[in-house]
Amino acid sequence: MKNTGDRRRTIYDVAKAAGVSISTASNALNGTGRTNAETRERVRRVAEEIGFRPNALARGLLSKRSHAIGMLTNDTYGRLTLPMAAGVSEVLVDHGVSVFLCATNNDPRLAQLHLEALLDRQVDGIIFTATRLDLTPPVQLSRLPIPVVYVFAEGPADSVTFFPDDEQGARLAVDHLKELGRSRILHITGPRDYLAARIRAQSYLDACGDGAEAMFGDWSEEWGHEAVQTVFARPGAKPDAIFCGSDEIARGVIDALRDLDVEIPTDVAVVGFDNWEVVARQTRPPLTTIDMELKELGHRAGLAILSLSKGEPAPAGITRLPCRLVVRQSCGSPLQSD
Amino acid sequence: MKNTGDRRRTIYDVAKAAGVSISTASNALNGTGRTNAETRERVRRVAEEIGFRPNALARGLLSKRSHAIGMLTNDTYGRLTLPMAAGVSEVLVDHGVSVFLCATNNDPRLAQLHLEALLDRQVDGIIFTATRLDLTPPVQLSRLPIPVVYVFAEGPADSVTFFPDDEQGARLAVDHLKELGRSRILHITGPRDYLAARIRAQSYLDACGDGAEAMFGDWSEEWGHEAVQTVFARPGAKPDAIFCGSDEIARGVIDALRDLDVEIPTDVAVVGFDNWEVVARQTRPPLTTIDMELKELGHRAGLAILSLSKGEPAPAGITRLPCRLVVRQSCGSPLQSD
DNA sequence: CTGAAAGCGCTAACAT
DNA sequence: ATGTTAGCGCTTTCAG
Repeated sequence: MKNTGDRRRTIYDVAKAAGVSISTASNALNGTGRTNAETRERVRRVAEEIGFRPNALARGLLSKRSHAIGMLTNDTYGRLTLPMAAGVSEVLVDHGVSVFLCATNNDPRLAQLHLEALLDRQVDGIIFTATRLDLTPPVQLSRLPIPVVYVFAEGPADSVTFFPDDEQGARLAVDHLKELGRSRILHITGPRDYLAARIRAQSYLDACGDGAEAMFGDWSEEWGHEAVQTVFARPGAKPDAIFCGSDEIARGVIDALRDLDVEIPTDVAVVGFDNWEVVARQTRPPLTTIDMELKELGHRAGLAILSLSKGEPAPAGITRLPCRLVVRQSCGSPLQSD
Repeated sequence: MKNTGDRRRTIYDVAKAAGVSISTASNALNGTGRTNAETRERVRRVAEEIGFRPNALARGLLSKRSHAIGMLTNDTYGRLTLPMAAGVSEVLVDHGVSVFLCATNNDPRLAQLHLEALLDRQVDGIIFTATRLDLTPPVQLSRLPIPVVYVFAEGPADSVTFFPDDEQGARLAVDHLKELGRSRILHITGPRDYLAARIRAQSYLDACGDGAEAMFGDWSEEWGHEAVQTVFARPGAKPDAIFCGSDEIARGVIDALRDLDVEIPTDVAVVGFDNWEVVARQTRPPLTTIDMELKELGHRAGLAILSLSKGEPAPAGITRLPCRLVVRQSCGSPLQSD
């Protein structure tokens, strides 16, 4: 008695098969109104038997809530976005909310197109993601009739925004190095025009005080390599630890140190930032680094948009989620495995 | 005269503002039926002015086509999925089709949940993606009332399936090496239980004939490193080229070769597989490798599901999309930059 | 060429 | 406790 025909079963089919009216069927299925327990069971059983599934379009049309949200991202490569998106999807699926993925490639036309599509689909909210915190959304997101949550991106003042706590993350790294007895800590990081790079650097400078030095470059291995060569070629005291702004930079640093026959972690300890496993696990020795908890970021963003879409409150302003120290072997001492 | 209130404008508002009936408004907007050119223009202008946007839910309810598709993926990390998904989204957005992203984490319960949600939302089709070709979908995807396209995953016989042409890709690599005059080519690749690894290896063996040797291990740098050490420690002729099953392996290979003071590409040329830029660009020297054209794969999958959802045909069975050789510096000779 | 009316599948008053 | 009915916003016959 399964659904043999091609037509999808509607609540009308359920009602007919159960010998009740359409509204009783609806009530029984949704537990709304007053329904005889016995009737309810029967209806539900019948619905199951004939393979009834409610049409979300019809529901949404009536309730004015589509139980879907849009994720607008300009991250082409997806190294940050996908783990995040998985987190978002993960919390929302249990609430019956689905996620539209819209990759804008940072193209305003595409972004606009996607935004309109989302609005037309009556999404209950939008999560906007970028890869840098100081980039403006490629499209006007304020004054929308639906809530917007920003992740890794800055929205208008007081908008709900999540990002990793770069400051705390950097402090975590520096404190770890200090605890291991390192005192001449160097910081090699990405471009100065990245807000995240600036915040991490400032946090490092605050923690290390006099003699601390932050070297800005770009987010590449090559830069890490080059920076180390520069530092070890010049006269003066050499660092006994290097805190890197990214795992890729750290990898370059580690390679350069090995080229110079500097022992890791004996002579120099190294900490990265990102916990990008494919990099951090493969350095020799494996890299101690800072994890930004991308999935958790996604969870929080998902919950926030869920609240907002129900008219409930969400943490206004910028919420910075704590980072986590992942200890591997590039810092030595407290012998811990991954 | 823009939409000032909070209520969304409906076609009823358009009709009223333009002084026509609802159906005329609909016809004018969609170019259906016979409408006076002047009326049509007026209606369209008015619609624009008051910020009317059609409700996709209502449309879908009526037309029984939601103009949305679902992408079901079990790729957690997203290295393959996101570029693909971007490709899918890219072709479809221009056709007014949006994409639901569903990450299953390879969990059958989650997959089932997502699948039901997609069906409830009346998606016009589903693209299923895995990271290995020989893994079964975590959920029953055949006998669905909507079309399914498989990418990087094998569906039931005759289902529409896309994946990269591993055989051609491997041949591309080997041919390139041969053209450069290399004759003792070694193959270091991933686990034997990956279909892709087996196909690439077989293609290599077919092309290289006697004396060819394929070493299976895992998809890590470490394995590449280890394999090189093994080969160079044993007696006998050494390879003058190494074709690797992945860029990560290639990176390990390159590092190991450098440790052994073997010159690249002079003594040994190296080719990778994946063109995973973060790896391939950062090896020293940068890696010549095989690109699987993930975005194009996404394009094709998107177009296929689009056709199928309209009742039009799509290439049945397995379609293998050609890979592309990306020449960098790890093979030397025909001096080309990236 | 335009308008009135039916109805997509569902829920929520309101009757019964 | 259950059934009847009126829409949600839109497209689409079918009359005028």
